[in-house]
Amino acid sequence: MELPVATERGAADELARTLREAIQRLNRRVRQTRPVGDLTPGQLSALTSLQLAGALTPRELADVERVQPPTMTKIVGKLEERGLVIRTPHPTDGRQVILAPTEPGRAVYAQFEQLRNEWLADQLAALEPEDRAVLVRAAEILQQVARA
Amino acid sequence: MELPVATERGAADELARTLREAIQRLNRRVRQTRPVGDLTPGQLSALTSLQLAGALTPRELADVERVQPPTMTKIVGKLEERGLVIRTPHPTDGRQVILAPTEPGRAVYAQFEQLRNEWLADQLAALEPEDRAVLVRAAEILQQVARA
DNA sequence: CACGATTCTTAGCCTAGCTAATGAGCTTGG
DNA sequence: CCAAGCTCATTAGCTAGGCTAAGAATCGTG
Repeated sequence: MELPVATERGAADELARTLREAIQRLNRRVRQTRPVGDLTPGQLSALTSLQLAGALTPRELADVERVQPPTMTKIVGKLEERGLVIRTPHPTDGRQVILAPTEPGRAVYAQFEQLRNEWLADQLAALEPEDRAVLVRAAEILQQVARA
Repeated sequence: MELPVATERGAADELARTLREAIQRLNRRVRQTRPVGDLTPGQLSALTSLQLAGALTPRELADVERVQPPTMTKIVGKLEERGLVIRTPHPTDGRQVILAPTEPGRAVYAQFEQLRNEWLADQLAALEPEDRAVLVRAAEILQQVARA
C-alpha cells in the first residue's frame, strides 16, 4: 500500500514553492501600476476594501486591512482630506463611525482598477486559449484557497 | 466570421480581474507569516533578492527591489547591523560596494522561506489531486507571464 | 446607575519611502 | 595628462504608514 498523505504533502510543498514565487512576482509587476491621483498603496488598499464592502467602521476596515485601528485612523484621515471618503455617525452607537467612499472616491477606485488590470490582461490576451482555460479554472481554485 | 481578437480580449479582461483578486488575497495571507528574527518585510525582501542573486551592488539591489538608492542604503545598514549581510569593496571600482548575504543571513532566509511556504502548502495538500494538477500547470504559465 | 468593555482618536516612536545634496572615484576630450 | 563631468554610495531631511500606550466618549449590564 502506498503512502498517499506523504506523497500529497511532497507534491504540495513543491507546488507551494513555485506557485508562491509566481504569485509574488506577478504581484510586484501588477503593483507597480500606482500613480492614480497620488494615492499611496495603503490609501488605495483601504479605498478598495471600502469600495468592495460599501461601508465599514474604522475597526472593521482595520481588521480587513490587517492593521491596527490607529493606523487606519491616519489613512482614513488622508482619504477624507482628499474628499474620497466620508465619515458619518453611526445611527445607533455613538462610539462608532461609518466610513464610505464618496462619488470621487468611487471614480478613483474604478480608474485605478482599470489601470491595474491592464498589464495583466495584455499578458493574458497573448496566451494560447488552452493556457487561458487552465488559468480560468486555476483562478477559481485559488479564490477558494485564499478564502480559507 | 467571428472576432477572435475582441473575444480574446474580453476573456482576458475577465480573467485578469478574478486572477488578480485571487493573487492579491493569497499574497496578503502568505505575507502575514513574518516574524523571523524580527526582520521587516523590506529587509526580508532585500535579503531574498540578495540570496537569489548571490551578490549585488547597492544600485543593482535598489533596482531589483524597485527602490531608490538611499532607501536601500538604510535597509542594507539594518541588515549589516544584524550581521546578515556583508559589504566588501569592489575589486576594480573604488566607488562601488559588493553586498552579499553572510552565513547567518542565508540561514535566516532559508528559515523564512520554509515558514512562508507552510501555510500555502497546508492549503494545497487539502485540495483534490485534480485541482492540484490544474495548479501545477497554472504555476508554469504564471511563471512565464511574470517573467515577460 | 456605576462599573467594565468597546470604539475611536491622540501622542509618540520607529521603519521605509522619497528628493536634494555631498564626497569619492572613474572617464574622457582637449 | 589632467580638468571637467559623470556615476556610485551615502547623508540629511521630509512624508507615509506601522506600532503601543493612553485617553475620552459611549454602550451595556449586573
